Amino acid sequence: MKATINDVAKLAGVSIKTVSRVMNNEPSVRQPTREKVMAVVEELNYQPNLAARNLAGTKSFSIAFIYDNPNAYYVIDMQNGILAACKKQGFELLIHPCDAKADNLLAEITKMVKHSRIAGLVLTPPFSEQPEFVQQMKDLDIEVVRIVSGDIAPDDIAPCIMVNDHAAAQSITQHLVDLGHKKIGFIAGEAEHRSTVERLRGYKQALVDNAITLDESLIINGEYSFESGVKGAKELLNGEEKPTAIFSCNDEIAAGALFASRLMGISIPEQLSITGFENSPFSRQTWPTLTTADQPNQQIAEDAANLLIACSRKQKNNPETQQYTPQLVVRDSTGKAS
Amino acid sequence: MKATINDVAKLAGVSIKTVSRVMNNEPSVRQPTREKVMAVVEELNYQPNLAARNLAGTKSFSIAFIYDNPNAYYVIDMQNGILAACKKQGFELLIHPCDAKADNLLAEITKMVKHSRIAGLVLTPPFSEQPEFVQQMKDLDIEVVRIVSGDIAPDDIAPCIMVNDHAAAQSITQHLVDLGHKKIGFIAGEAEHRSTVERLRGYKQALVDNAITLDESLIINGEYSFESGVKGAKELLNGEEKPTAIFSCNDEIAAGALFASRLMGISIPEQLSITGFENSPFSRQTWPTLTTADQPNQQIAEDAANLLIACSRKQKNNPETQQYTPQLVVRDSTGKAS
DNA sequence: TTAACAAATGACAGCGCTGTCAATTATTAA
DNA sequence: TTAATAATTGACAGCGCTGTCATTTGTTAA
Repeated sequence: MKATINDVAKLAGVSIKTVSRVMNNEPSVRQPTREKVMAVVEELNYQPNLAARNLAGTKSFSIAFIYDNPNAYYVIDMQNGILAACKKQGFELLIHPCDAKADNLLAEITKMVKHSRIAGLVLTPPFSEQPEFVQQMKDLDIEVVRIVSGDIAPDDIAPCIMVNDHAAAQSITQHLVDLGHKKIGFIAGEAEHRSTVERLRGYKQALVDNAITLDESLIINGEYSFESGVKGAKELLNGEEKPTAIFSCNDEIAAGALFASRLMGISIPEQLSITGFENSPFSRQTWPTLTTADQPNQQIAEDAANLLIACSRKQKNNPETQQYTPQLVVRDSTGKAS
Repeated sequence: MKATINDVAKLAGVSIKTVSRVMNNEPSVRQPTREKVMAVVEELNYQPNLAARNLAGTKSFSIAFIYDNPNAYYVIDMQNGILAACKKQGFELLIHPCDAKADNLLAEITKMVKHSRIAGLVLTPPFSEQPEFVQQMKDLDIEVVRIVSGDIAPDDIAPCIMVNDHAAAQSITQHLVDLGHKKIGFIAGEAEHRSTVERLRGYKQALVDNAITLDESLIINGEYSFESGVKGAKELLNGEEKPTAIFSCNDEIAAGALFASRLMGISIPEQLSITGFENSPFSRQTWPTLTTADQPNQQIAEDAANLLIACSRKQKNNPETQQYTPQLVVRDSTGKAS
């Protein structure tokens, strides 16, 4: 049932050390030898014992995912993506929910790292957007891969997977403009989130592209929540310059805006168009369903984890940063300007 | 920084084996010796190395959590609870998302178990409600703790943490009756979920208790989703016997019902009361906020994990099954009958 | 062809802990 | 008090793998 390195070595007629070398992709193994070993590995369906590896070696075969995010859908998607990568690469995943604002955060992470010999960390916002934190992790000799919003890496401390919120926001806005909308409200997420900044930037860019004058009164400061969407939409719809469309910084805000509109007897999309962002299950649970931008979180997470594992193996020293641009998904919440 | 069992042994003036015994709570250690060792353990902040334990021993120090549930909030709560227990007990948690209907499910789990030496499994619905699956796990010699809906254990194959949906549903319904409601609609979740059955049973019980005749036309078959809530509420509100209150089987259904009502120009709670179930963040994101039953998922999960760990250590052979009764949380979606 | 070097492989110890079993100490009964 | 028994404790091997370093094999240049 459970083949050990010894079984493989015997069957392949080499020493266990050579098998070990093959399993770790070390360079100094002749090609025929490598193939011979791999054949036996496959035949026996051999998988190195993680506990033994961790105990004997200096390298680590675990990565961790720390999170502090109220958006459960986001967390689950990320986690499933990372898990998929780990499974394929024979890594273990440590899950660590924590409070990003706790002042013993660093001590806590440090302890975890020392205790479990973590090779690396997949960082999502807000952790990924704190340069000091990232630097501290590097100082602890932990590989880090960040998932951040933007189209250029903020620095080269650690590799980034970038989500081009700017371009996505631009194409959502363009979609609204194409439908004839000129007065487009914007309900922002938390201002300290880079995603908020980037999405706003994309929105503004689209207006400029179409020679539409920016009306600052149509931009509402908010946060990434349903309630904020309700509030923001009410504010916009009761304002002087009533918009014919609302760009919401995420699906929850959009759901809130949708709700507020219904409440005010405004029919969607006939009288008002509303867009979301993220394409969470949320966006399919509203009625009408939300036009949004599809952010493939699971895929992004899997990529990040793969990159992290590659870095920890020193297979990539200058990893090319990757970039995702969420794609427009047109559903029922947007229509021609009235 | 990292104390080993050797350091502890030397400082305590005993053999490493004795330290090992203390760390594993083995019985044959004299009390003074145990105390002496524990003192050093605390002083050095010693924590046994998991990899070494797994490698050397026959026992396992890992449990797993498998899930297949679209409700991300639920999954995250469960996971955080289990994680908390693991942390305290020095266990590792393996996370395994999977498809409950996949026909290679058993093979997949079996492989995981063989590969990672799992001591036990925390099972949530739908897994926890499939007796054959539970039995198969026991046959593989894996401890199992189930989280199930009900007030009596379905069998004694494996211990259960019970969630008394029946009593909670009864008290929600009683709350509505107390407000003067007599025509109370019921929007059910999937019929194959035990929670649905139990909640319906509690609803019916409350009606009987208050001598209110059950009107079958007020009971709508649905599923645990927002859309189902919208649909169910419309059906009820367009029906012959228009209810003055709606009991929804969970918060998402309730949110849907709320939405439908607004859509139909029915104001909540003035003209119609609506209740949810679970007290998920969802129930605070609606407007008005939902009266619901607080199901402390995180706590339940932590208990389940603790029980599992105790069982795997054979500290409990006949563990007393535990029970939770979700408590009524009154918010703004319920009011006096009109 | 051979010395001089580089590349490939293997022998062996040991990571930190637990299982086995033997040695020691405490306890009881006679 | 002493033998017999039970309760504690310790010595030691070894879990499955990797790091170190010695050995073997292949390659190059003279």
